[in-house]
Order: sequence, then C-alpha cells, then structure tokens
Amino acid sequence: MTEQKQTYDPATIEPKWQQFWLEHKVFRAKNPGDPGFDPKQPKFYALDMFPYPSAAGLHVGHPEGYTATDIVSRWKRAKGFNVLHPMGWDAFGLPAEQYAIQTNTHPAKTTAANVDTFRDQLQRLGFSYDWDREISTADPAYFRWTQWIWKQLHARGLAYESNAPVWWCEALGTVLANDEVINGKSERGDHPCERRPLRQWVLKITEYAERLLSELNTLDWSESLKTMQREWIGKSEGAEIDFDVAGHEGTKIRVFTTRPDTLFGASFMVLSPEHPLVAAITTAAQRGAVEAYQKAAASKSEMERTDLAKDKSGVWTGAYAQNPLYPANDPRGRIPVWIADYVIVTYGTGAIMAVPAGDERDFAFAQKFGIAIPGIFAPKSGDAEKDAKIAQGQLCCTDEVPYAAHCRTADGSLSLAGLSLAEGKRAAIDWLVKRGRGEAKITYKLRDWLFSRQRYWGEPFPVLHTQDGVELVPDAQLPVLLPHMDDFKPGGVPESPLIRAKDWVATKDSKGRPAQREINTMPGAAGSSWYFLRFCDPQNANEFCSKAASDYWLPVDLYVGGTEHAVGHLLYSRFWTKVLHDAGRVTVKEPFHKLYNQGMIQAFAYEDARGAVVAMKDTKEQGDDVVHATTGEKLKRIVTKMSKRYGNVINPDDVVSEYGADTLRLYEMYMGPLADSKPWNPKDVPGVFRFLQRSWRLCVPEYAENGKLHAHLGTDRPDDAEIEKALHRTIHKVDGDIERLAFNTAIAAMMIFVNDATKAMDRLSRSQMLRYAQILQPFAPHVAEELWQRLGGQGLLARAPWPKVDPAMLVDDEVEMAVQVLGKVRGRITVPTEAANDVVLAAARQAVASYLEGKTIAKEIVVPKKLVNFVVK
RNA sequence: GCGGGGGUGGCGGAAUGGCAGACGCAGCGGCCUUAAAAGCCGCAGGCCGGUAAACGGUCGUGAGGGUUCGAGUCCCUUCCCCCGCACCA
Repeated sequence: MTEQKQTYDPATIEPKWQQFWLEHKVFRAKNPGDPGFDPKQPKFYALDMFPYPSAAGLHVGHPEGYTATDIVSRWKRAKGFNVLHPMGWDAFGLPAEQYAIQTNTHPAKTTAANVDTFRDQLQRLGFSYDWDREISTADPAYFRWTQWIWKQLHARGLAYESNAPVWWCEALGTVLANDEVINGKSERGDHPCERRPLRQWVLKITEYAERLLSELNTLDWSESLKTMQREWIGKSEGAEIDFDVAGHEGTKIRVFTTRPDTLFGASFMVLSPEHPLVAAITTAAQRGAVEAYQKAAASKSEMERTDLAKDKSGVWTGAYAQNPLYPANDPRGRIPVWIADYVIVTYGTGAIMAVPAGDERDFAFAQKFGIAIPGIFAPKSGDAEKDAKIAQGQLCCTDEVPYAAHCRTADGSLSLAGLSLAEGKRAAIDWLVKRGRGEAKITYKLRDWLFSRQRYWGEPFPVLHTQDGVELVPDAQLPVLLPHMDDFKPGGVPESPLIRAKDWVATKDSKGRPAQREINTMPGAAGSSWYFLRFCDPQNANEFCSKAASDYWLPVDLYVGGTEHAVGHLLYSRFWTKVLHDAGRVTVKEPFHKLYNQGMIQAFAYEDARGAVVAMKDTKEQGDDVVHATTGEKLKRIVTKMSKRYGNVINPDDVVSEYGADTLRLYEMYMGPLADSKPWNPKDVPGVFRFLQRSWRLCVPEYAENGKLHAHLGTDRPDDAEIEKALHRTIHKVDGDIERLAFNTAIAAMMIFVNDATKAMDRLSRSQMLRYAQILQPFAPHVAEELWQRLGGQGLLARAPWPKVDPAMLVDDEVEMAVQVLGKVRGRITVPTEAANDVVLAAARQAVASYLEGKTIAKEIVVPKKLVNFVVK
C-alpha cells in the first residue's frame, strides 16, 4: 500500500481538465442543422467583450467579466440550455501598429503572437468557450465580411465621403472619431487633437438617431448606461427661425432654439465665429475686430475654448437682425448680431437667438456686454422680490413660469399670456410656420460616424477611385487584402502609409482603366461592430452569418464588459444591427438584450505626506504599517488604478501558478459585487484557496492511496437529514444568486456549507458530495470536475444537470423568533413554523414577562417567522 | 454646474421596512507539533459595569431632522467620494 499525501494541487488537476475539455470539444455549441441539434432546447447566448490582444498580455480585469459569463454559461448548460459562449480577438488597431513602428516587426506577426499568448492565458483559466468559433477581426476570412457589410451601408446611402473638419491627431498620425476624442485630447495616449478639413469616409449614423434613442427603452441595460447613450444622442426638440438682416436684402440667418416661446425676449443674436454669413454681414467698422476674434477662436484648441467657458467673449459684427415678431420700425425688433465662441458651428444651425431673460449663458453675455435684457415673464412664486427681478429682466429664469402680458404681437395674432410652456412653444411655432418664418425642428448632438483612419493596420475599403469617381470592388473579389509593407510610419496629412504601396494602390477599374485604391483604412470599431453576429456562424464562407443562425442565437442574452464602451462600441453595434435588419439580413433590431457593466479591479498603492504615490518597490511593511523603504516615512494606503508606474499590477499568470485558476476565478467573484470597482488585496486570495482546499478535503483524506476517497464516500448510504437540508438551501441560494449575478454571496453560501460539512465530515454521503461538486462547478470547474470523477459521478460534470432543490427542504418545522419590547430584542422563542398568531403571542408574552410587568400593552405586532414586537405604555 | 452611483467594524463586503456586521481577510485563544508552517476547534463592533466568566447596560450604518410599533433600507436638509457629460441654444 502506497499512502501518500493527497493535497489539493491545482497545478496537476487544471491542465488535465483543460486539455480534456478542449480535445473532446465539450463546450461546442450546436447550430440549427448540426447533427444532434435539438430545436426544443432553449438557447442562451453569453458574450464577453472580446479583448484587444495587447503585447502586455492578459490583465486581471479581463477574467473578471469573463468569469462572470462563464459561471452563467456553465450554470445555463446544467439547466438544459444550448449555450453559445464564444471568444475572439479585436485584432486590428493602433497599438499593434505603433509597436510595429518601434520594433520594425510586422503587425500581423506581433498580433498573431499576442493572440497566441491571450489564447493560452484564457485557456489556462478554464473558460468554457467553444473554441471552434474563435474569430479574429484581422483574419481575411473575417474582414471580407466587414468589407461586405460596409458595402451594404454604402448601397443604402449610409456611407459617404466628406471634407468637413474632423479631429486630427498629429501624434497618432490619424483622424479620430468623436468618441475617441475627450476634451480635445485623444482617448488613446492623451495626445492633443485639432479640427481639420480632410477627405474622409463617414457613416450616416444620424439617420438612425431616433431609433437608437427610442429602442433603448426595450433593453435590459443599467439606467446609467442608457442615460449615457441618450445624452450622447442628445435629442432636442424646438424650432428653427429665420431672421432678416437689416441692409442685406434676401439674407436670412436661421437659428435653432428649444424655446421658440421666448422669441419676444430675443435681444441679440450670436453666430459662431465659423458661421458662413459672418463675412457677408460684418460692417467695415467692425471687420478688423471680427477677423481678429475669428483668428483667435480658430487657433484656440477645443481645450482652451472650454477652459474659458466661465468668461464669455464675443464681438459685434455691426449688423442688426430683425425679430420677426415685431414690425420693421419697432426698435424692440432690431437686435445686434454678435459672434462668440460659446456658439458651436457644428450644432444646430451654428447661430442662436439670444434670450437673456430665459437662458443663463445669454444672460451672462448680455450682462458682460451691456445688452438689454427685456423681461418676458410674470412669475407668481410668492417670493415677491425674486418675481419682480425676473419680471424686470434682472434675473434669468429657466423654469416654467407665466408669460408677461406684453408677450403678444401688435395685431394680437400671437399672445402667450395664460399659456403653459408647452402651449407657448406650440403657439409660437404655429405663428412662425403660418408666416413662413420658421418650422418645428428636432436636433441631435450625435454626429455622423467618422469611419476612416490614415493607418496601415486596419481593414482596407473595398473602394477604387476611378476617373468617374468611386467604384466599389465586387463581392466576388473580396476581401481586399492589405499589401505587404515593411515600413508603416504615418505619412502625415492626409496619406496613410498605404500610399507608399504603389503597386497595390495602382490598379484597374471595371472598365480596365487606371484606378487608385482607397488608402484610408477602417477604424478599430469596424470589426467589433458585428463580431457577435459572426460568432453565430463563424465558418460560413458564403455569408457573413446565415439568417438561420442569427435568428436562432440573437439577441445576446447576457453581454458583460467595461463601461468604457458605453457610447462607442455599443452604439455602433446597435447601428449596424439596425442597418442589417433594414436590409433584411437579420431579424433582431437590437443585438444585446441584457448588458452588464463590470466594475474596475483596482489596487492598493501608498502615498507619502505630500500625496505622491510611492512605487511598491520603495515600500516595506513595518508591523501594521507600510513605510518608505529608505526614509522610513509612514505611508497612507490608497485605492487606485493598477499602473506599471506604481508597480502594483497583478499578473493573472502569477496568481494561477501560485494558487491555480479556480482560485483566481473564485477570488475575482468573491471580491464584491460584479458591478463595483474594488481593490485587489493579495492577502485575501489565500482565503478562497483555503475554501477550495476544504472542499477537496471533504472528499479526499490527507493521507491515502492515490485517488482514494474517504471510506464512507465509497458506498451509497442514506443522506444525513441535517446536511441534506443545508445542501438544499445552499443549492437554492446559489441558484438565485447566479440569476442576479451576485456571485460573491453565492460563494459565501458555499463556504458556509463547507464549514458545516467539515464539522460533520463522517456523516457526508457520496450523493451529497456529488451535488456539492455540481454547484461548485460553474465557479471552480477544475476541482469540481476532478472531485466528480473521483466520486464516480456519471459522465462529465460539465455536462451534468443541475441538482434539484426540494422545496420541502427549505422550510423548518420550528423557527426561532425574536421578541421585542419597544423595538428592543428582549427575548427569543421557538415556535412551530406555521403557529397561529395567538400561540406565538402567548409564548412571546411569557418570554419577556419581566419587561411587560406593570405595563399596558398598546399594540402587538407579529411578523411571521421573524419577530414579535410589543408596544407598551 | 447638470446627470448617475455610493458612504456600514482594522480591511473587502452581507442584510424583500423586521434580530446590523453573513462570508472572507487581518487579529486573539486553544489543539496538533520538539518547534514552526499548514491544518483543525473556538473568540471576536465600540464603550460602561462585572476580579473574571456567564451576563447586564448602552451607543452604533457620513451628519442632522422626519415618517413608522420598528429605518442601513422610505422622505427632507446637508457634507464627502467615485463615474459620466459639460457653453449643445
């Protein structure tokens, strides 16, 4: 007999099962038409936001969301669902190209290497992906269809070339989309950007603004995320109004306003400095000042412009506009036209009617430049002083208040007094429409999607520039491949590095005449805008995704990822899905039914008295404190992002080699609620490892022949009633907690079970341990599978059904109830669970008799199975 | 400034308006061991009283008020932190 120590050793268990799962394609999802596909089986599509395979490898943030969807996937499989749980690579993009420039390695090569690393790392974590569905956006077999979808957009008039100003980033050598620029700096790298006119491909996402907005309501997304999208789309309802310009017959300035009802209070007008009419209407006397202001505004970066937001600036053009409400000779209708940079050329019409009485910004401007502020409201709030100020235009009012009596035209055709705000708007618009001076108008902040980049490492456009204009590459000739190049350095404005691939650029059009290929490439978000579709049918060589496959799998039932894609990726994916829906290619209108944002995994760092973060290598523990290693200064612990600079980055590989993948998965789920940001605490990791070890120990004795279990688990024996009850409760709790993505409390429940079971070790039955392994499986699949096998479970645990909960096991015969007097617990009683109130009360009175003595009971409250409260006097 | 989320032990966090602090970490005590580690068993919010234990009292979920028999949870006021948007007419 060879007894040896049987320790829980993830390093041997985990690779064994990973290999088994992979080789036997255990997690393969069947599509309609596949052999063995069962149409009666319900489906579940659990999707992760696929990673950009960076050279740095996997970050501990990745497995957080990935573990969450994996738990749900494994649980759904056990519940009888056909589960689609795929993984792939968002492989085109700037970093690979930047890296290629630095190291002179082709991005295809580095990307392939990074993908291999990521795949290895993910496979070491035991995720139940269907690896037969692995896709990469940089794979020609994939981007062939990205190009094809782009052609669909083009065919529907949704892709066009534009020369409008776009965000140009000198440091990155490319243009960027609106959501890639934050406060005038690039999201990636934080480089300054500026607006420049360049020829670009643009997608008409604005045509879908209304649907992108209204169909948000059908989705199971967090309110905050929906709000972010709503605000990004930025719908405003109002009117456009034409103003004549004095002395410029036929010239009209059109403004957009959400408050046409305040037209009576318009006392000046503001054009953005870039407005096309500025030059025409500026008087000779003002020309110098106006041009100087325009020049200054143009040279200011967006950053500076917003920095100066507090202080209004502007210049009068010398021109006057005519308020359409007043007759031409009425001085109230003659309003000066200014230019100011608080009016943005790209929003609305780039011009506003300024109503200082009803708009804070206009009020501030009027005050600064001494422009009249005609009062237009007659509020009756009870605060007489405030009301008077508003009436006289000394105070700005943006709330709904009654209109002043003088808000009426001379002929009485428009009179606002007595109307509500909504009625006032309606009346003003009707009046303007009738006279051809304006119309109701809805405006969106959402801009069209700038869809080209001056870079090498992206999808080429299937576009030829011929002498007759743009010609598209026929479907049969897709994909248009990237040419091989050795030098990818940005070529500067406006050429992408592709311009140097002369043999590639020079080609022939369909008539055999010389033509040039489009040298811009698609942005990173192109491939990720439809990958969830390709996962449904990843190997299809004839279509981007068969309708049968997308009809079956879509929408995604659960999509988990970071909040950083709130407006970019998620909006673009919704847009493409809607376009493909309109084209009759997919049935769903929305791709992602339930979306869940995981929080960020942060880290501890230590800062000194000056508030500067001290790198981890310069700190040391001293008793309960952490001090500066050289100066000995006591440091303060803070929670911050993981950063190379601070030296507090946790590498998932290290955690796996020290504790195993099951521990990593479990720890990340145990840290706290999935949606919360929370710091990684290395000291907490052994806690969940110990839990797995205790789970192991329930089945495997410390010293035994290899593979041997506790003797009592070798035979079938009746289940101990107490343990059985605890087990059913645990299964029930874990079920409910997975459903609501509360993995931390599910794990806590299993810990309680293991603690109880450890104390009753010799009463455990094999059946109980098998069921425990089943509920542990979604969280810690390797150790669970190993225990299942050793216990002689039937087949593979990964394919075993979820254990049944007997509702009778969830109720006790007796319950303990707290007895309160005036809300304070003064005693406890144990009564039959279904005891009548009077029985409960009798027991309760007895339990707290000493507190009731000499008092009158004013009220008795019984909360069944919980407590009794006596209100006494 | 506007919008959203949040403030609970030494730390991460639990709590359908019903016994605050589950579970884990760190801490303390014990068992095991020559010893240590590991493991196992147990204790553990603060304060006051009690030689001590049992126990008893009292305070306690950022602060202040309110509703309620009862509030971490609901309402009002206020402070602080995080995220998003930011002159969008």
